Amino acid sequence: MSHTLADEIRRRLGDLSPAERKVARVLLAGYPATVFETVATIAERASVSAPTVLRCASRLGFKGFPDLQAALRSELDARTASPITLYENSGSSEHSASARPEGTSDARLGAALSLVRQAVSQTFDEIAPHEFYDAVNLLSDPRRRVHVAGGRFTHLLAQYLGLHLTQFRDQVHFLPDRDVERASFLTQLARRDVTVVFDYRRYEPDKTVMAELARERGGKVIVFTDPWLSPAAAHADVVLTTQVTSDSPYDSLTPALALVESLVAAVLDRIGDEGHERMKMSESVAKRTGLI
Amino acid sequence: MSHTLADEIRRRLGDLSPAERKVARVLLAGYPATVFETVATIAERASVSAPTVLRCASRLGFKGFPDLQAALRSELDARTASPITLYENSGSSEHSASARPEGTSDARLGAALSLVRQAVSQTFDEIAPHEFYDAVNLLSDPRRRVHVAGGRFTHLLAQYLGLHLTQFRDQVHFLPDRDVERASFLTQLARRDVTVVFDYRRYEPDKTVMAELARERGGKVIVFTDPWLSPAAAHADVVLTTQVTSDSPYDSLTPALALVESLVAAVLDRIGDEGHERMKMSESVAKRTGLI
DNA sequence: AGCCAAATGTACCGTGTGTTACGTGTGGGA
DNA sequence: TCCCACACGTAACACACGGTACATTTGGCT
Repeated sequence: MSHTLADEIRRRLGDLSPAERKVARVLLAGYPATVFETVATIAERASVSAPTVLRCASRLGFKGFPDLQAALRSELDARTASPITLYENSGSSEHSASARPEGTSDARLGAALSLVRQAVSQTFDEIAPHEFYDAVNLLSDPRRRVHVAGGRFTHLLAQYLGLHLTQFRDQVHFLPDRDVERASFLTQLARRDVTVVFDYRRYEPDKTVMAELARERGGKVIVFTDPWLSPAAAHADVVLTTQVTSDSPYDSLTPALALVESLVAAVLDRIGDEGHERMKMSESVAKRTGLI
Repeated sequence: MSHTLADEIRRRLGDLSPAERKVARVLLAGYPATVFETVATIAERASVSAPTVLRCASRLGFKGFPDLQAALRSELDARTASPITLYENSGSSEHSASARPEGTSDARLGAALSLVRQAVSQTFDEIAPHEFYDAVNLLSDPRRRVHVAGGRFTHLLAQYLGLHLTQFRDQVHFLPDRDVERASFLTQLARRDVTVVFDYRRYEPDKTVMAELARERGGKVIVFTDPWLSPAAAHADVVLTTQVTSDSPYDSLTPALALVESLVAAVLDRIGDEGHERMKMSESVAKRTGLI
């Protein structure tokens, strides 16, 4: 691996014929944008004929020109990382040291901090305001029942969201843990309901089914997912994407939590006084039952 | 003129129809590579028809789909930057309020973002490295059983920590929900055990009791709490304080989660190869039981 | 319920694409 | 001088691409 397409072109520049070399220079000069131009355009820029561009591509070892473009595309996105492979890549370098000097944990915290800050910032920057406010509106509508569901780790986010919503609105339901209960839960999805699904890789098929089902029943669907988009996103009315980068093999849910908290805050804001009433009420109930 | 094509798409996401929005999301998810795919391919990825992709492009103000691609191309070579720097520009260091001119819709998110960033930073800055490191050591010790417990909201953090630890070490136990089980849980606390308690205001008396009990039995106690310090902190060997400021009536647990994730990462790092073994094993078990 | 408008998919078309086959030119070796 | 291999351009082609007109469905409103 290791080599980028540009490096590869530079390396094999010597094997090319003069006219082909002109093509390669044009490609490198405008890298990576030029690669996505049409063959004819590139040919014109390099002052050669179209077939020369083709020959250049094939001599570089590509099946055709689209093949070369595809190679660059897949180089541009950095996906395909399962927790295991991440672990194997990262851990190898400085592993053996057993007794860590004091500074190390400090360094770890510092590195983690900047990663988290970056991830949270990017997440919030990339949230389309419209999506966020659609979600707020849906969750603020008292006539809609709310269902929340999450996966292996993310069910905790679902519960967190649900717990907060419960504080100031009715009809918040959690996806049960056990299969039998889940079935009856899913049959109860109705029109006007809004379903919130957390689905991060590895995506869980039942989340997609759930979203699809909720949609078919005429309900609205909100999906929290990572930048690679859960398949459930296909059936969603609102998709909220959060970054997951971290310095460990596991995805970070911190940006997701931050977004959930903002969502809760916005919903509370939106519901306003009614919500306040309910908060007070639930507090007094809690006091009388001695739960506080 | 908004700055990058991605920003422009996000901004106008609201003007798009649902199916068109799916297209936009696919474009953003694989940005910038996906934009150079063919219309048909993108349509398939977004689970819509090709014309929808076309309509999406034209509604975004482009003359045709090639026009959109051309726009991205000229954006790519405008900045000599690599695709990665396209992201990093968006939200790195100084993010004071004026960075987002978008108006009311963004105001909430913008404000929330800077609050969160502030809170996370302060939290990490104020963590004493040796406390963190002590916690890592305690949780990395395979001879110690680990017990986790949390409150009304924070039990989710406890579970999150526990779930992760379970991935690469044995003997992780969760404080049960029901009272009777709790009793027996508490009686089982033994020497050498380490108990992790999350206690944020309003502090819950049983958490303090639990910490005290664990200490008496000769175990170690780690307490996560807010800056006003839970009474349980009095019986703790390690106290990890996290900020809770937010723009809603509720405390934010985002900094706490970020710290938990860092802790998990550090423990995993510390345990090293053994943990790696266990991760692989648990993956294979999960596969065989069809849980993935 | 029933209508209307927007949204979306289906079927089809023209065109520009990448590609191939072939012809022309050029340089080096007897 | 002839020859031949190689480099390159020209021309023609198949096809898949983006684009459009129209049918169908959806969803909101009265």
